[in-house]
Amino acid sequence: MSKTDRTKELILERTAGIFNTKGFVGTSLNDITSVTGLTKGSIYGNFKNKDAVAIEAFKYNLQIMTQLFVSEMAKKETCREKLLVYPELLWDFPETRLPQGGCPILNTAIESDDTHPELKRHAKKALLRWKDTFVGILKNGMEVGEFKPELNSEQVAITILALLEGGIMIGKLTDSRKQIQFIMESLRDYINQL
Amino acid sequence: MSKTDRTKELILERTAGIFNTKGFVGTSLNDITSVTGLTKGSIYGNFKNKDAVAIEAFKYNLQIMTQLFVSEMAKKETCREKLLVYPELLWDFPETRLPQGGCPILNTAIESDDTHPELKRHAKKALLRWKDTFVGILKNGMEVGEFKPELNSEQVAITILALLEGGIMIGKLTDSRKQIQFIMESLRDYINQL
Amino acid sequence: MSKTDRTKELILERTAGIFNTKGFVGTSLNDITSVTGLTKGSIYGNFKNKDAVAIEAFKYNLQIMTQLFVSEMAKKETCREKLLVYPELLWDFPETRLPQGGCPILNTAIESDDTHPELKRHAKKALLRWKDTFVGILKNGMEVGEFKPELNSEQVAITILALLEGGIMIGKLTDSRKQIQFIMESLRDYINQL
Amino acid sequence: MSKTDRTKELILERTAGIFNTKGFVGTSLNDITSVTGLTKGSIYGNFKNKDAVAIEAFKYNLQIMTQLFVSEMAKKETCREKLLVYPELLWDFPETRLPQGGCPILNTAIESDDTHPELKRHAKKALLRWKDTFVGILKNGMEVGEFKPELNSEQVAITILALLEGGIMIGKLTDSRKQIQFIMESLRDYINQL
DNA sequence: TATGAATGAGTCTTCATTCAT
DNA sequence: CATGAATGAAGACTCATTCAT
Repeated sequence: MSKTDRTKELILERTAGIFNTKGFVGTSLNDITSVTGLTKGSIYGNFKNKDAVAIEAFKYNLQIMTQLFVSEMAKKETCREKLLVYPELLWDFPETRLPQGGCPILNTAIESDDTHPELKRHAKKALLRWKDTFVGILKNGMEVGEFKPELNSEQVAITILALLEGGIMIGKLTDSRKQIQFIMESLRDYINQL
Repeated sequence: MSKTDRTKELILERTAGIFNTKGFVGTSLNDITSVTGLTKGSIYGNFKNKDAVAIEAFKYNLQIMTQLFVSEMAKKETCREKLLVYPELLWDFPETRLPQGGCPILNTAIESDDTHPELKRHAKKALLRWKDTFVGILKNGMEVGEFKPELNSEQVAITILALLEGGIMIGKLTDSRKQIQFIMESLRDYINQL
Repeated sequence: MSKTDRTKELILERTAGIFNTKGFVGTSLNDITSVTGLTKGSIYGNFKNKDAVAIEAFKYNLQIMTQLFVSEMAKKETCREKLLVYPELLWDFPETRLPQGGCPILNTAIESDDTHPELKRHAKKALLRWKDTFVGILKNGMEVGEFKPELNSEQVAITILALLEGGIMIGKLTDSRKQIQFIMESLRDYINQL
Repeated sequence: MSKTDRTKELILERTAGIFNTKGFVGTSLNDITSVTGLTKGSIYGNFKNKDAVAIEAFKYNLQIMTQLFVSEMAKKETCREKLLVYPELLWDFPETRLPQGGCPILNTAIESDDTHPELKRHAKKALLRWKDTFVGILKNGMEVGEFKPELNSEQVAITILALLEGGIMIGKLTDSRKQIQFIMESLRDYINQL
């Protein structure tokens, strides 16, 4: 890993949580320098501008989240079990090892929606890719007879996502385990009757 | 209506959508003055500070949304029909007559979560009140035999909310009717089997 | 006393201490309205502008101080005793019944010196009048044989003033009784050897 | 001297007189930028905030004054002569090479007294240190038999200070050499009879 | 006379970005 | 590649003052 790469990595490592917590507008260059110990010039030496840092930070956060899910799913054998990983993991939210600040897709979606097209594009792409993961699992499960054959996999996938994201939002807002656990219970039931 | 009241109303009317779109940090006093035609001094003559405007703007947006739902529910007779109003209304999102920027609870929740405790408090209160509305309808429906008697009304209520909010987020992010309609279809099914 | 007069009186009564404490620049119209319970319009109905309030407030403070000294001196018979009233009264500074904020001449002198010619003029006039009071007492004392006949009354008067004002400044700055009492002791000795 | 140091020095050099003349509240950032030719951002790059500039400016002014006195005292041999330097130097006030605006301790004391505790602390410390200088000279003079052995050096020191500060205030307020010269004459006499 | 709403210039401070070194 | 000093626009907020009512 070159020096540049290491510096970039350091910056992302340290700032990803801030962006995911305070948002793009709420995170300042001073936040970035003070948490990295670098100077502004150095940040601009490694990234074109704040936008570029934010986008890479989003990807960084996304990867943390994705890795968590992928590695947990890998431990499961059946398709249904793979899906059940999600309500299982979020059961303990916010202790779940999500990136600091929660789901980066949700956060980025809400903030950048009407204000930052480029970030929005990345969030959208990530969401659709996540959806496709679910679609893949569902189709696979249908093929092997795990799930009902008449399922609309697109619909089921996006519904699961809505419950996950809605659940995370409600969990953070209410600071209550009970609420997100109710939702995760519903999600479990939903998955089990597929 | 006094002059103060009219000016306050004007300010909220004109800025509520901006706060709900750009967020608290993203909305500047210049945004507020330029959209109202007033001076900064005048804004501060009517509100203690930007926080106060934001909070009132949140309430303003909330009321628009609440009124929409309440008035539509009032047209329905049965409890199930009242619940079905929600997937119905959001079917046409973003054409639905929600406040500009989408659901203020969702937006405020995500932004103010880790940054603005007072706004968060308001969003949380609004969400829980909304949940209680659902709980009321559900309990009523159980009493009159419309819904299965063994329902956990708290769980069902919060699950409906998660689907709604998750759906709105996904709808906005993907700019796709198809996605939110899938979710609303799932919500309809969910309500119909209660 | 007319209504105008009563309102003016109220304004001065309530704001004199603020001007004498925070200074002219440091005292805002909001300070004035909030302490009087009146509106800005009302202040401007009774005074041409902030300058006019400040000048009248200065006079108000000056009168409080003058009255204190005059009434105490009136109780004394000899000229020396009249002069000794000053170190006596300031012995207990800041408990002395000076206006809130200390000596208005000193405060106004320092602040308005290079910035507010009109206020400066008033402070200067007040100081010179005070000096003349001392000169009068000294001359009188010399005539009746209380004081040494060769005294330069102008010099003695201004020296007493310097010790008084210097003492007040040091007393306030150090928050120490000891310091001002040392100075007042020196002043007493000075007066006693005249 | 680093660039930062030079810029800081420039800022202080140019603004010290303004702070000492217009006071802390009366000196604006625009004053500072226009007299230095720098931008606001640059000021804040070199100082944490306006308070920090004011405090450093106070120290700057203090040092000018201290240096003047110290260097003049160094030219004298006896303790009495050292003390006599003060009425001598102030004899020509305001031509005396005091900082622009007069004595920073006096000015800061009066303004910050009830409004700016940190500045007050600095002024108090400076005054007490000055007093200690006098105490040192006095004790030394008593030891070598220059002054009467029964002197209360603390009292004499603070009395000299009161005459100096009172004199400066009166000199500035009356714009009259005569007044301060009377006071300095009294101070000379006072020192000569010690 | 008094109100209260409005103004516009001002306050201090932070912003993202640049560039010579 | 990194620094550190600088910029200028923008940030939220307060100022003294005015004026229709």
